[in-house]
Amino acid sequence: MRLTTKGRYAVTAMLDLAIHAQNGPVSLNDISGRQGISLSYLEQLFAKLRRGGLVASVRGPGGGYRLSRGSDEINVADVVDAVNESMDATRCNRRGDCQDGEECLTHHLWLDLSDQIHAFLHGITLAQLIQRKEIRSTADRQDSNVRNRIDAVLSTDDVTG
Amino acid sequence: MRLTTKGRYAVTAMLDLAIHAQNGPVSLNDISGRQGISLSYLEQLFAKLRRGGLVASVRGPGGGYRLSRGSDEINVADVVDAVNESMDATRCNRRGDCQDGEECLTHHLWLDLSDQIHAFLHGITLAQLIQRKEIRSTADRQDSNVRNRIDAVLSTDDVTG
DNA sequence: GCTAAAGTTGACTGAAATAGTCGGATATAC
DNA sequence: GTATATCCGACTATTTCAGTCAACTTTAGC
Repeated sequence: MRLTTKGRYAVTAMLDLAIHAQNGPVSLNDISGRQGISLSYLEQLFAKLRRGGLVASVRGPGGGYRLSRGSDEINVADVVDAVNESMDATRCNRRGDCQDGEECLTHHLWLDLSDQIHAFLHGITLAQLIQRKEIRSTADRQDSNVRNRIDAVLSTDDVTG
Repeated sequence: MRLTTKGRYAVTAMLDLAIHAQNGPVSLNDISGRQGISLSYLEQLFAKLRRGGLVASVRGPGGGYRLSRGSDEINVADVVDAVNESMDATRCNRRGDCQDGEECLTHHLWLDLSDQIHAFLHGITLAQLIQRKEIRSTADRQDSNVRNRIDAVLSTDDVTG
């Protein structure tokens, strides 16, 4: 079992997408700026999210990604699964052949833990997360940070080239 | 967050210890034979379990390890912690400085997940695991496997050297 | 039709952790 | 004193993570 930056970034990015969905597709560049995730790494993650059927892409200028279903139909377990982070706690992927083809002594313990975690993550949708006030305020903070950075750049008499 | 062979082996070995505790100290060699874990690796794990105060050692012939408390006073979270596998799901170790010193968008989600996992593992003691019939039967199978291997060796007119 | 913005893909890499191995030192029951 | 055990530190192959880089395709807007 493994939950690393990969799975956390994927959920964070999907949540950002869900929050900013109202004005058309969201570019990875925007997500990168708001969430502090490198663009190249986001590309990798969204390739998997797209293959997993969670997002749809719009190419070309003004393009980006959209959720392929409503935010109330996508749960956290879906997202973590899509980027190949197995939340399964068993060694044998639930098969029960953990020790010489038979169950190891702790097989059932990890099975129960896996069910516990899965039930938890499966029960939380992106829509529910958006409703939480800590998350709303974090998102507001991130949006205004980005606006400030843009203002700062614009006020420095930016010269291209 | 990470649950790998290290943490699983530690719990398995501790459970083996608890099951075979009635006849004095249990040697790592015995655990290795029953659970299919390499002796050298077990030595590493038990060094940590001893530093964590979960087991006490008896050196010399006939020695081995004992639980340092009753099996009803050791829970699974204790064991996993002792071998340094953090079951914390946040990136920031609960500090809330996951993104530029502030909370990332998903901080509270991972906090909740961590609490969930910890409560689960903390609520299960070794004594409770021993009571489970799947675990008892697995242990019985392992014991008789070892007896069979010993019988096989003895019947081959073993010559030392 | 050109250009720039965006996604798409694959190869590559440094750092860290895992899952061990190996060799020897120390303690102790017999 | 010897065999059995724990102790301890150094070493290593493999894998994964986290991220970079370069090249390519699609398409909106001028």
